[in-house]
Amino acid sequence: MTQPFDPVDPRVSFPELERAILEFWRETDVFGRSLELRRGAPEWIFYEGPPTANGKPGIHHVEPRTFKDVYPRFKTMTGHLVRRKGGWDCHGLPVELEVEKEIGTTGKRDIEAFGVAEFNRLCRESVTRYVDDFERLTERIGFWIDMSDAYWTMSTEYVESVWWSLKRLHQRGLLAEADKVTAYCPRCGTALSDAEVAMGYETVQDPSLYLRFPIERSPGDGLDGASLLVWTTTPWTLPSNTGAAVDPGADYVLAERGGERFVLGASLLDRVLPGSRMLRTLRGDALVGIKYAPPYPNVEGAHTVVAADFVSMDEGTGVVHMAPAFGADDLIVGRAQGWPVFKPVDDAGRFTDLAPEFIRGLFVKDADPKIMADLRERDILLREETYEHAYPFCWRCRTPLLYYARTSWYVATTKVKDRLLEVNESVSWFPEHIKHGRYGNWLENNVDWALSRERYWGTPLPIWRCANEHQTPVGSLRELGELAGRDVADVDPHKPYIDEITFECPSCGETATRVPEVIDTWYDSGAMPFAQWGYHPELGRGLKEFERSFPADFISEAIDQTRGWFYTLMAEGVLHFDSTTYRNVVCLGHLVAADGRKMSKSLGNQFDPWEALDRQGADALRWWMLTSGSPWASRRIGHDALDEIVRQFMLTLWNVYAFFVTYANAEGFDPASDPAPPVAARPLLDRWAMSRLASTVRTARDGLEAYDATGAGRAIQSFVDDLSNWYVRRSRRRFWNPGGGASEDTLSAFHTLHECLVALATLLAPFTPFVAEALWRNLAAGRGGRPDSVHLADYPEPDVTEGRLDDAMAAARAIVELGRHVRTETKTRTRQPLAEAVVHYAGDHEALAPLLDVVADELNVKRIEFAETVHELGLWRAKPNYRALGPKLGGRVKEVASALAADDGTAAVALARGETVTLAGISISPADVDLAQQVREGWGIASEGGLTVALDLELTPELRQEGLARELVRLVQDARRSAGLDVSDRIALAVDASGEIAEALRAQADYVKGETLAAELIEAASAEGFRQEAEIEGSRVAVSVRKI
RNA sequence: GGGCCUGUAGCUCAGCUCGGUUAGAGCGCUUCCCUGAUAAGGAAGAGGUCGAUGGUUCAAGUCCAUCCAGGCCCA
Repeated sequence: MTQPFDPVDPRVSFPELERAILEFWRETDVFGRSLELRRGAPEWIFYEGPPTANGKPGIHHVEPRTFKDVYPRFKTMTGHLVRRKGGWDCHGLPVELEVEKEIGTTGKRDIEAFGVAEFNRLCRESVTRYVDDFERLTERIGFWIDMSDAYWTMSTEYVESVWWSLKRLHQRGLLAEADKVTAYCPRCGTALSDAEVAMGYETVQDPSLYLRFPIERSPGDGLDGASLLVWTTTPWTLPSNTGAAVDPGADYVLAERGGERFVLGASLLDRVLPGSRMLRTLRGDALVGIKYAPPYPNVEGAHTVVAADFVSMDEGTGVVHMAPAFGADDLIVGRAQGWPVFKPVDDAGRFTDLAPEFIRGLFVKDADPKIMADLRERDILLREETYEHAYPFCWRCRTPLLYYARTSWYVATTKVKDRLLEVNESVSWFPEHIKHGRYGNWLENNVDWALSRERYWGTPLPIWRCANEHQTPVGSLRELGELAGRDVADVDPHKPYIDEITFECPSCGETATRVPEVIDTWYDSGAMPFAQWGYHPELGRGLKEFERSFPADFISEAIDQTRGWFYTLMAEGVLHFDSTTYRNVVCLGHLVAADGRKMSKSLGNQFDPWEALDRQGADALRWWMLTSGSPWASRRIGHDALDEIVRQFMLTLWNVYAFFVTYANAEGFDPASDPAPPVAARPLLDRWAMSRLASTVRTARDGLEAYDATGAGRAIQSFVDDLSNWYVRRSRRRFWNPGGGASEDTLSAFHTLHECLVALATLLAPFTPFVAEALWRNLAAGRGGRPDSVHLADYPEPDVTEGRLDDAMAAARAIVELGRHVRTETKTRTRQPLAEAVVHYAGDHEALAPLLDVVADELNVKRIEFAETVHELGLWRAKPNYRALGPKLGGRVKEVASALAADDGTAAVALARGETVTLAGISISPADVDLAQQVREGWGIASEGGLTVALDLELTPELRQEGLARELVRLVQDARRSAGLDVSDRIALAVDASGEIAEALRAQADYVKGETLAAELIEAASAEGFRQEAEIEGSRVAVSVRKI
């Protein structure tokens, strides 16, 4: 007999299965065909946030890549064309650092000596190398994205597209140089953007110093000879102290302690200078103009007290040390005052010859102790403590950042801040709170984008400048060639080659050379909506592609990208196109190690994605990512959790599938040749399964539409559980027709299970694309004109649900639970048949009645009756139904509650009969109460939630024989399995038993033979076949089975 | 100091949108049961001041306020 389905091994290895599926996808280009299939369909736009290819991909890449896969797959299955162009972020410090590690350089001077051309060549090579790793992992986890057509931010087309955008910004006055204090990494030798700074905060202990600045001359009275009390946490900036700031509107005091007088903020006196005596108060503006003696003499004409609005009265002393070279506020105030910028520190963060001799050549942070010792010695230091705060470090090399006044190129994002906020309103954030929380706040505090980097491997800033400071922005190599008067189309638009091209300044004719900087690599990735197409209006390139695909419907990355890609995308969308760049953004939490700590090499708690892919497989990993915990929160990942998914979910599904295939093959069921009865004509259990399926489809669809893959996935999981542990469990025998010939009932069961499994394959396709494909290939592909891959199928549409049946089945299952409870309590094993169960159920009897056969079978009772004379079962209790009574009665609920509590059962029984009673002067109907029977020990009765189940525990001799026969059957089945027989093998059975068991065997011979597929049954010891012994009810029994 | 998130069983987490009086699941542990899906399934048990306090309400894990702890981000 040909088998309708390929046999399924219940001991599946998912990683192995997945590799076979990958092979199938590759060979038949299923991804390509899934796009082809939707050609002409409405497009749903997805943008790939390019990973930086500067190291091996880790588990933290798998998380967003899973979410970036599930929604596009779903949208494809609901009839959209979802193009997925891959991308790689190629430039930037991360790549440079990777190369620096290889060649052993430690700074810019080394790189210059090594040669920029060779250095950048190595950078390019490094990127290419790691992209290979990313491609392998991407394919293995089933993330469908077109990597053959990926955009590379270092490609000439991409760079030119970025240049086009920068040229426009420059022309519009939105890109310009400015002198500002920026965060600066002395090791990397470059300024960093706000976003980069934000990535590197660490909690550190810094010195907290209270200092004397002696007043030399004051405009007011009586302050001469006193000292300003000043606070700082950066001792190394003191040699550059140029002034002191106070809050002009705040109260200050002149205080005395130990014969010394100090000026400080009034509200800080007790904390900073305990035990002092307040001499008098004065307003801050009275201090303005005071001349003081600085800790280190440096410049002329400064060292004055000025008014400023940023002075805090919450910490410090209310008098703020100002060093314009090293603080943003300081520089602004200093400029207004005309103070010189005194900067005795070089680009590597070392003190220069301008600094006091004893610290020259030292790295600034290393100079702190020497400066403190010096201040102590000279009696300037009043008090020293340590101060714990967050301090920024370079996000790539962990060097502490310094705030430096220097010239950089800025994009004036503050000029479009209002528009950014407006555009953000149109974006749907998942989770929602990011929109006005973390991200919204970030936008509110927008500062200009520090764009330039004094580095090597990046998109060159396309501005040429002549000796007369004329700036010429250049938008393409063609334009550059025209300016230079030669063809430069083949020049690599990177350092150092691009810098070799000069031209005569169009304004003055002097030689214009490119400015030395490259740009922030985050600008590159933020430009991908247009640059991925090489978009360039001047060159007429990529116009259609861009217009077709902007803005995106969907992007997703982890939460760190609020300051990164989510921002740069939106900023560039507004700057260049006055539009949002994306409509929906799924913002994921971070993964942490199983121990709850951050993963790090040093802790050795990193989670290797390849290990999981080899052990549990991609589907398990994906399912964990999509359905475990909350994807918005940080989550712990570990192998235990993945093992559990394999056991609880994957194997459960697989068992149902294997069960179906085993019996379909055994019975020769073929969905094509055995017509399916209409659902409405099927047995109730089947209709229930179909109804559950329908509501699962509804929930899954709604969830995925709302970017809630987690809710959708959990609904599917719960359906799989119901299908396995109720539907199949209850339908098992229907699939097994030893008599031969498929009955209506069997046919219906096969069709129902087949339809559920096929629907599950499609439901699961976006989540666990491998196992879904495996099911589909065997159960559906090519049948009834269905496509050969589940990923070419449509997502299922919800069918009708039968709410009444759902409720009734829930009640039936609750009755079974109660019945089992009774059996456990009364130590009556389930194999022992009982005569009767009596059920009291307040709900829909008509709907429940037809399900009672199932319940009877599950509970192994002969009959189930509804209790009409309910009081026979035990003592009735009625409890208030607060949901019904509360709104009606308000505070009087309590009176009803106590009246019901005091009831001896009389009122409760009346209510149980459906009568209305009056208690505490209030009329109570059955709907106002929850009825339950009080369980009495040993009565074989259990009650919960308005349901009561009682079992008749009396055993007649017949029942006892049946019970023994079942014991015997179980023993034979066990022997069959131990003998390695197939489920459909017929046997010759010999039973060696005596007494009661022998009698039972005789009485139940047909039953035993039927259950065990025994063609012959002899009552004797047999030497033939497989023999197994056991004890039943205290007497020895031996069975022998032999295949015939 | 500010913003956001989280806090429910030993562990991992549902439930909170929309308040209803016996707060659930899985894992782990103990004891049983069932078994022709069997590396499954079921029942029972131990294990909860639902972070704390106050408020609103007939009723608060759920709503409000304050606080505490942890995390992330920002100053």
